[in-house]
Amino acid sequence: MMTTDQLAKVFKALGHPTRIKIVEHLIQINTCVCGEIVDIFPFSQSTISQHLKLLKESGIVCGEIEGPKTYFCVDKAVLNQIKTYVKKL
Amino acid sequence: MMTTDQLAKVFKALGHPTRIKIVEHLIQINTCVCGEIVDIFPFSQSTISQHLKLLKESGIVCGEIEGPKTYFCVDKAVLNQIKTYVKKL
DNA sequence: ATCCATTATCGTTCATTGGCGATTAACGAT
DNA sequence: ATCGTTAATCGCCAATGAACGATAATGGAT
Repeated sequence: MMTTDQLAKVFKALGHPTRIKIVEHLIQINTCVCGEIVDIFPFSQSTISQHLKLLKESGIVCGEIEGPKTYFCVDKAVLNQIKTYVKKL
Repeated sequence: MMTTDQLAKVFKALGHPTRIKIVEHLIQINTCVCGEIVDIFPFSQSTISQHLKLLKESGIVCGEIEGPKTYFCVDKAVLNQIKTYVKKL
C-alpha cells in the first residue's frame, strides 16, 4: 500500500500535460532515452530533463544510466499501485 | 474523453495529501459541507476553502450552494473518466 | 588526449502554490 | 433590522514550479 503522501507525489507528477504525455509515450514504447523525448516535445533539453527528474522522484518512472545515455521506463509496480488505488475510489 | 489538459488538472488537484483525503472523505460520506471538512483537518477554514476551490476547478468535485452552506460532492462522471483513463494506462 | 554526443545541473526569471488571519458576502433566525 | 453561522475572497509571505540558456559531467569513438 502506498501512503497518501506517496500517492500525492505521483499525482502531482502527473499534474502536468507534458509529463502525462511523457508517461504515455514511455508506456507505449516501453523504454527510451531522454533525447528521443526531447525531439517529440517543443521544449528544451533541460526542461525535459527536469520533467523526467520529477517523474523519477515521484517513483512512477525509473531511469537506468547506460554509458552516456539514460534509459527511462515506467515502473510497472508503481503504476499498478496507482491503478489499484484509483479503482478503489 | 478528457483532454490531456483536463486530466492534468485533475491529477494536479489530487497532487496534495490534504486534497486526496478530502476526496476520499467526500466519496465515503457522499456529500458534506465545508465546515465538516475544516473540523477534520488541522488547517484553517480559508485554507480548506482554497483546497475545495481547486478541487472544484479541476472538475473532480462539485459544490451546491444551499442557503449559507455549500454542499460538496465528488463528480462521479469525472471520477469514472479518471478511472477509465488510469485503467487503460 | 580530444572530440562528440548525451544528460544532468546551475542560475535566472516569472508565475503559481500553500498557508494564514482578516474581511466580505449570503442567508436564516430572532 | 440585527445577529450569528457559514463559506468565499483578499492580501500577505515564503516556498515551489516551469521554462530557458549556459555549463558541467560522463563515456564512446577517433
